[in-house]
Amino acid sequence: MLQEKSLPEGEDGFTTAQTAGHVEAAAGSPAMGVAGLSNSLSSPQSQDSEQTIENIKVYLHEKELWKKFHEAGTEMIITKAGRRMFPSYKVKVTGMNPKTKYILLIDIVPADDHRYKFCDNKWMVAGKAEPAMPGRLYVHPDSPATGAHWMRQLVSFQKLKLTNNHLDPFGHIILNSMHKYQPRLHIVKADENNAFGSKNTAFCTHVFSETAFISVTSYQNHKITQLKIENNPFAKGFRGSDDSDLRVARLQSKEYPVISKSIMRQRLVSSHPGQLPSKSDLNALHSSHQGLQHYQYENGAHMQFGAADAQDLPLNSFAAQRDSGLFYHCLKRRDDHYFRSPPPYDQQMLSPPYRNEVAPRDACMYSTSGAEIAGVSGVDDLPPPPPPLSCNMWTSVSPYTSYSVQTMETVPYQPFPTHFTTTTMMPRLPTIASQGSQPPSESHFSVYNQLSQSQVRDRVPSSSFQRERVHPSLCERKPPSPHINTANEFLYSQSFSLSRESSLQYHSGMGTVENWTDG
DNA sequence: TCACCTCCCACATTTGAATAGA
DNA sequence: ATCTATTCAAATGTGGGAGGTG
Repeated sequence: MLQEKSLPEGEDGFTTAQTAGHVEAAAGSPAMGVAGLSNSLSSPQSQDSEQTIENIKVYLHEKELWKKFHEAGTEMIITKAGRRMFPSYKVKVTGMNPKTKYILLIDIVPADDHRYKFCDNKWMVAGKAEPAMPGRLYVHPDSPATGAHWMRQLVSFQKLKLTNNHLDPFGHIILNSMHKYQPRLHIVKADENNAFGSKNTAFCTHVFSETAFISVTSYQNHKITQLKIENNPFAKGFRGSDDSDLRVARLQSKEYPVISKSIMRQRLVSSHPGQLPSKSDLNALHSSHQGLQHYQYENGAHMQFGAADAQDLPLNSFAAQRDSGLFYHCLKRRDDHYFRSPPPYDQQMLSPPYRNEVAPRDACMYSTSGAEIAGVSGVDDLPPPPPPLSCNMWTSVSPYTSYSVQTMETVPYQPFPTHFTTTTMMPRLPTIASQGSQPPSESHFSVYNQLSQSQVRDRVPSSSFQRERVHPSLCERKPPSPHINTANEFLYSQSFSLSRESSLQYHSGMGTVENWTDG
């Protein structure tokens, strides 16, 4: 159970991402047109219910904290073993049908095709991005659950972990360091009566621009470091032992980041060997710190999405273009035997080494790997899927439309435009053309449960664990709890997978597009 | 030389089992 | 016997920093 135990008082602490036609700018965010987010489609299902998926509202918890980070240029540590996000992604959901089942999941998509570097206290473009990692989804471990369940409490994705290990066996979301990413929340209607995967299946996507971040292996911006130390309970050990330095820092927090004692010690010892830092030293340190950055907010980002026909979707974002695994849901009936299936579910989930594990209810990951994903026809080597296979397009929503592909060396960090939401039905697509040559990934469609580090370490020789990359096949996956099994099986049975979106569609939405190749 | 990454560390919180008390 | 509160240790999550790598 990852949900928070208490609901927040009121909704003050939340940023709202609303469904079609109700998109609002986040309070405090620069004015912008979150344009084109509306989706006038109404699901046939929804006509039977007053609470349609379009009515779902999502509020970002700890909006103010996210904004603090966002304004400084959020960085998220990624490690080989996986690192949690902080602030963690928590939302309050309203407007669901209490009896309908929903699946909540998160993906993290590239924001642009840049690699960044932190130079002169600013994030600058440092070149072209690395090829996208295999797309993975973090499905909330409670999924699927009723609307009443989701609305009862905060929905927390705090156990989501980020890694830079391309062969990550834990199911963590794989990212490239020094790249910019945007998390997205998807809510999929999963009512059994709704025949998920049918043309009636509805879902919506919620994006909070303030949750965008740059992935790093160590913090670059001292202000971010201090915000983490200040706000993350686990980092309390890096706070000053008394309140004085924090208090001093807080007094100046508008202009100067908080300097922890450890940092102060480190800096002052080098400049004043043998001397204890004085208060004036501290103040001088604060005064001389130049960690603050001023980012330009881009207004007028233009969003268009949510068309009934996926082929009409204007894929006007870089993320939409390059997001290798996240734009199509290829849905099939369980008994579609010709489905280009991933390894059988029982092979994935019940390989001998971990059959005996009693899995806590934990998050599961879905690895999506581009063109070769179930039923998605790659342009080069894959035959078109048989007609009964329905490949549905994941709504191509993206907050990154304001990014043009730039090659200049001095592109400032640009926070995303404010959050937006889209809802749509999952349209059917006969085939999906894949763009570029995505290198084969570790699996067609892998279902992971997150394993703790120790769990894997226990099963993998420590030497290999510590010194070598652990191949997924060597790493046991514990069987999911019955509840997770249900979710997994549900998703799996419905071929809930994602794939590359069509470059043509992207091109149709953008005036100028660089060909994106992963090579 | 430099930017970036990996590993290990100390310190803190979180979690869950064991125990005590009502 | 059951429930609740408390205690404690293990697991887990942090950023820092030394050293490695390309």
